[in-house]
Amino acid sequence: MIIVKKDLLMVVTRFAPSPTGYLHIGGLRTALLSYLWARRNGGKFILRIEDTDFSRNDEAAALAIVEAFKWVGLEHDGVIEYQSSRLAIYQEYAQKLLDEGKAYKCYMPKEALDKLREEQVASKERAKYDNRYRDFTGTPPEGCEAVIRIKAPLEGSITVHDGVKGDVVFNVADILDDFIIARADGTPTYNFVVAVDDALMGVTDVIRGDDHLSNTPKQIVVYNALGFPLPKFFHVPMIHNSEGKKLSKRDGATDVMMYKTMGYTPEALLNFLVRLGWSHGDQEIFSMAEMLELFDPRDINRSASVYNTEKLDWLNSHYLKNMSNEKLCELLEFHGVMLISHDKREILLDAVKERAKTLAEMAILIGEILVAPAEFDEAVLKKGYKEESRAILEAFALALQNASELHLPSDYHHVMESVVAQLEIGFGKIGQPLRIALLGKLSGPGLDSVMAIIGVEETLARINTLIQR
RNA sequence: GGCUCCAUCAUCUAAUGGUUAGGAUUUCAGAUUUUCAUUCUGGUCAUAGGGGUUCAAAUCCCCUUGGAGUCACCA
Repeated sequence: MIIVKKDLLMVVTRFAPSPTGYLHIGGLRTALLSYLWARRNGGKFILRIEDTDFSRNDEAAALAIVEAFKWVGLEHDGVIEYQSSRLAIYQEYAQKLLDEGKAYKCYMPKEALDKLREEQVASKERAKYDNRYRDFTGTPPEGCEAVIRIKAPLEGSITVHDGVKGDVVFNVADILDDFIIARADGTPTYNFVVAVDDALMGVTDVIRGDDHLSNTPKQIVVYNALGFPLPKFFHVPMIHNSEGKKLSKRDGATDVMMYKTMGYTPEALLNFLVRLGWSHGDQEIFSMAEMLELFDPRDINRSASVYNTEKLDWLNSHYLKNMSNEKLCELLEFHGVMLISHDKREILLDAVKERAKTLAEMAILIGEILVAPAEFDEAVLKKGYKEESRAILEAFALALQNASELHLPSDYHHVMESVVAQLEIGFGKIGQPLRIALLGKLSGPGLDSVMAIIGVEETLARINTLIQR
């Protein structure tokens, strides 16, 4: 007898978004978790676009999802599956259920259904279909397009064995009715196609948001009717906004690609997302390799977490700090900064990489160094450009002119030291006015670095501009 | 409203039924820095409430409260 350890079987996961415009940050999280689990097990990760509702179909949306996947580095296996191109398959299975008497045509007009629902709500009953065509054998009424309803169990309970939540029991009488699997126009509905596709595509582990937990019993009804084996379910808790509600478009940046324009790195974003609802001891920093080694959906928390970008910022600056200048240079191009041919690139990036939370911030900092200040703020001058400052700057300028071989920050630092010593003043006396001259503000990178980056001539020019103001 | 889920610092989270309830972010001090940032050191801050079970409960059970999700010919 051969004993196969379950974990060694092929794992197939999927991400199945409906194409509604862009990849949502919450979607990226479930996609990431599905991806990790598939890859960790050497399995497959499928991307399936749930576009059965033609009225809400959006061609560009699928492309947007692919673009976002590409940016963060998630790769799906095989072709992208579009449900809109699989209608014949759904029809076939609906027909199968019809033939086997597990589903039936219902000729109740939509208006009548709506009216029934209204009455039920008015009398505080649960709104549900009344099964009036469940055993209908007569002649169908004229001029009336039928929907197909599945015969759901009338009593008992359905238990979802969930890898995150545990066993969740639903009482059939509370939640089910003979729900529609194909609309009057013949197109199939969500709970039907999800079950059919997951089964047909061999999905073994369904990892998705827990807003789908209450759909699961319906999908189990479909699995059972079709005789498909059930996958494992992992319903991961929602991400909430600071008000504690489900994250929505109104909560600022929910489009994944927005994070690119804001200057976050994929590494930071994925690291941030994987730590929402999951952890591994005290570890905070996870490389993709570590995530792949450690992630297990069985370790996912049961409770929702609040989306808070403070930690994302911290993670992002961490990754920025530890990034090679070459890589930084490459990423900065997206933010309009071209440094490839800049001879002081290393000094510049070293000076700036520890001071920015995002690439966008870094781009601004670089601009402030490379471009002379256009004007000087009066408040800044008042604070840092005192009466004696002009003389000090003149002395420093002179020292610079007399110095030779100025290349490295340390070279400039020596000049500053000598001037400070000569005039018998503190570093601050020269630092503040010089910083204003070079950057137009009172804070910023080390002055020696700034000067080394822009060179002697530009330094002198900027000092002169301030003095001659 | 029905059904379902959830409940540890402000936030993300640790804690075989036995820990001074740990770490990280934020924040606050101090040190470093010509400035700002970084970095380093230190501090403040939590088991929702009430009952049980147990020698022992953040942990198991029940109730309360609070929050969330979902209830379509949307997905």
